[in-house]
Amino acid sequence: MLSKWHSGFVMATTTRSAARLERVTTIKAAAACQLASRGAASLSLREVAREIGVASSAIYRYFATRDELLTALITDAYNELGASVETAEAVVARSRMRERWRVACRAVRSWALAHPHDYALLYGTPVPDYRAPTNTIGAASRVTRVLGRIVDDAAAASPTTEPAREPGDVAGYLDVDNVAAELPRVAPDRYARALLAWSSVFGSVTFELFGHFEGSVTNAATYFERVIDELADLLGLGD
Amino acid sequence: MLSKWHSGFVMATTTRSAARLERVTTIKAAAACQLASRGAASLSLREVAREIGVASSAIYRYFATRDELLTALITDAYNELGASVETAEAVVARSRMRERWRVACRAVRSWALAHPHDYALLYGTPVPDYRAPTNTIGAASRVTRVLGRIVDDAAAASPTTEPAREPGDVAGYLDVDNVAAELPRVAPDRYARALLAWSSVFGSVTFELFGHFEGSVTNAATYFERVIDELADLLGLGD
DNA sequence: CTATAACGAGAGCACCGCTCTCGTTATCAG
DNA sequence: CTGATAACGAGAGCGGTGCTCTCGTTATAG
Repeated sequence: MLSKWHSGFVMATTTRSAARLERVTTIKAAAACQLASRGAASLSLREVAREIGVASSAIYRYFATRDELLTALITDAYNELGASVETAEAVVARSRMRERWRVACRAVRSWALAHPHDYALLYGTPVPDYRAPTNTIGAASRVTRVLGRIVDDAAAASPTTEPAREPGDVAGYLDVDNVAAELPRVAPDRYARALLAWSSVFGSVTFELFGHFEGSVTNAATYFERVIDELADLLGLGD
Repeated sequence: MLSKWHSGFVMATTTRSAARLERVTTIKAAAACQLASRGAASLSLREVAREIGVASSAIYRYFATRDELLTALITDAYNELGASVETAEAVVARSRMRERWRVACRAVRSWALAHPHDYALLYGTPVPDYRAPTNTIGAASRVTRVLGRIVDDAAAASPTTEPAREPGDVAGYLDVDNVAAELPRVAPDRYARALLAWSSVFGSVTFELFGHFEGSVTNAATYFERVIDELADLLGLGD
């Protein structure tokens, strides 16, 4: 019985803490099922409780509030998306920058199409007023890190000499330390382009998923290919 | 008393229909106030009724359901945003393409910052599962039309000869008839770029508003200037 | 072995969207 | 002018929600 409640994190040694962990995962699984089928707005603690056969008040032994459960689901979803993008990109030869970019972007879109409600939870309207309690940002940056690595590797492989138009004082509007940590070999005057490409990928996916391409884009998959190639050009990826 | 209930739309001739229109606007005003202050998720019909001093059931004489009220607010918000962008862009000399683009994009961002909950309602997670009942799309396209006009005017002013990279069969993934109606003087192989620029603007605003630039962008206004100039380059606007 | 704390169940509170009934009142046709 | 009709507002009510509190029970730890 080495369960150290006071020091670090919890070890599932005793029967009770083991049961607790199992309960938590059971609750999250039922909640994730509801989330996937009917969206975050209609996720009901009472129905989760009903589904797993406990009183609704019992849920509050594990999640203090509905939003706390939702936050846990958010973290899980970020990790799922991140893992999906990571594994997709990992199989491409490291030197083929444009293909790595394509594959990673496709993985984002594919995951979004496969889990639209989860994607909406991550990149749609924030749940209460504000979230991201430091717990989330680690998981959230996984997919960003993959895209960043590609851009950074590309910069190392073929350093472009001509500066980007109108660089301005990058430190005036970007967190250069933070960005430089992810893109150490990218010239600072290209940071903005990398951020633009990143947000444009998610902007396209969001527009597709939320119906804003209605009446203009008829084949979203092909259009997306066009978009990510355009962005690859902007980023100066090879091929 | 020319009130034609059966033919076209309603004229406020009788005292009753006039009162009805006033009631509708009163309800919408109270609902819009709640929406602006606490967001669409916590808009309550009962509180709207309480606020304007009627029974909650009376609201249902004017809006069959909560989502119907929300849809009305969506349409109003689209029109507000559209009008805001239109008036902002109208004051710029027609020949200054890049400045027109800048001003229009800034108007989008400014409106979003001033009405974050309304913006979230328009470009965040869709309310139920799907909306846009043909009523909305007209209002929604007002801002798109402004941006489209700029791109189209620019294409007419300085027709670029070199084709965009890898145009492919545009008709294979875009509604060319629809897009050509908005961009008649733009070469079809540049449609995708226009769409990309459009969605990137909203992608950037959405990321800023929803907190996804946390840790990378420190001055969103300056960064946005950088983004819209980058997109202006992509679109081949002058200056 | 005993005190403590985690636990589940259940009742309950205040709210929600929405429905239904019922008396009132404006409207319109004859 | 009169009477049928339909819009209207109020109120009660239904089933649902998130969340709180109490109260036995049971596993844990000293």
